[in-house]
Amino acid sequence: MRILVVEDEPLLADAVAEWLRGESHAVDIVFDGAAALERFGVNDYDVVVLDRDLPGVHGDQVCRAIAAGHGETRVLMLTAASDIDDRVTGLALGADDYLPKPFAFRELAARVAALGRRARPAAPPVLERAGITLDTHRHQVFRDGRYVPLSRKEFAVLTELLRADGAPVSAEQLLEKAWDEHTDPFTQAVRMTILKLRRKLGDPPVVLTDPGVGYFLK
Amino acid sequence: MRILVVEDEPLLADAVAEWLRGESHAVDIVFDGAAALERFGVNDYDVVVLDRDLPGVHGDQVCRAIAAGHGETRVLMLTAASDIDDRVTGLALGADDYLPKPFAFRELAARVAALGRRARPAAPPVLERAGITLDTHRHQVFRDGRYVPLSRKEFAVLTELLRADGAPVSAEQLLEKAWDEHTDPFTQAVRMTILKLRRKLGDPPVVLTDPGVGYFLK
DNA sequence: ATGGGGGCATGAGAATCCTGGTGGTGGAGG
DNA sequence: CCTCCACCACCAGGATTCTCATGCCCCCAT
Repeated sequence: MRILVVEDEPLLADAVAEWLRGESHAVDIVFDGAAALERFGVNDYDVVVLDRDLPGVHGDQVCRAIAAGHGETRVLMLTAASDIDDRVTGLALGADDYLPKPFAFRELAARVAALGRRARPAAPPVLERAGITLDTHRHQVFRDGRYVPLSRKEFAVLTELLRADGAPVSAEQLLEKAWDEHTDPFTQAVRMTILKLRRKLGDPPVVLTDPGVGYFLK
Repeated sequence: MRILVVEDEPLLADAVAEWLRGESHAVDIVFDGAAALERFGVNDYDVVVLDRDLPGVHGDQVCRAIAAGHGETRVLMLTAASDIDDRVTGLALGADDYLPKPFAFRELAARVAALGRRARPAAPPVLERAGITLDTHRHQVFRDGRYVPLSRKEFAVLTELLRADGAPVSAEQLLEKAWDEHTDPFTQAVRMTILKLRRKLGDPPVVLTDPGVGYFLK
């Protein structure tokens, strides 16, 4: 899941991002509202963790902008404990949830996960194509009935390819889905992962290359 | 199983929580309705033990909120004996069970267990998989017919693994279900408990790990 | 046909992450 | 006082992930 953290306190922002990454989400950080708005022109986020008290553009404004322009994106608003009665205000602005500081990271992660579930309701648990069966629930992959052990990234990439349903997926898209923004755009990580996937999935090849475009299945 | 106790009398709340912890449940306590409502944004509880007579937000309101927003969560309502005719009212509000004070802790525990089973449809009182037999009633575990004494946490973790039915369960998920909210998110408690479980359950290993994903059975 | 050049595959490490395990501490309870 | 449980600090081995370097293949302009 792709998440944007908007928080002006760098230490807190980092801690939150780290925790969410531990939940295998792709997390970007910005430190003020203007930068946040800029991000929305660039990327699609599933969830935004938004500090209400931001320098410059206020969190409320950011929230309104998201609610207006990005129907898919869910907002979790963070606020100082003193604002606790602003709960109604926050929700009225279009926030989907509201979390008073101080909070436990576990709480935050749990709420983010809940929002993500809301944003993306019905993803089929079992994907299938070209002799590949992928069970998202059990984290298992079979090739022609034979179990194929995959690492985390391999699994994530294969899932994206399956979701694309045969359409080519560019390395950039894969980077966006399964890695976070801080990864070097010229990284070879995708290639490596594809390579290993091909090896593990065996013959005949199912992961094909559309040169200059991307990777696709069967 | 994760349980929230909502009870304004601290001594009673503590006693109930302790009793339930003895049954290997993870228990959080709050003393009023507002705090209870806040908790629901944070964790999903399997069961809520809810005093009807609360200061501030009344137990009925809490109950209604739970029924509206948390379909998975079951409510056991506690009430003064004089209210005994309110049984119908209570159930109409969305409570799943109703227990008049004073009550025996054993009875409360039994009803909570029953509700927990109901929350998981088709979860029988005896779970079984890969040579492991776990009796949720008697708190007993057998490996290939041989009795295995487990501590509370070990029992709780094994129960969650069995309920996952072979799907991997992450350490974070286990923390959510088997530990209460005062737990350090970076704790190694889960790993340690898994380690001990494996030792006690003996060979061949049944608790396996899916690296980077979680633990699973068989 | 031929000599680049871009895009891609591949191999060999290096850095990092994950995990199982040891030893030890503190607290609850007998 | 002793035992058991829950937990933390820490370590080492192994897997994973990623970079660097190299080589292949196809296309195309010469």
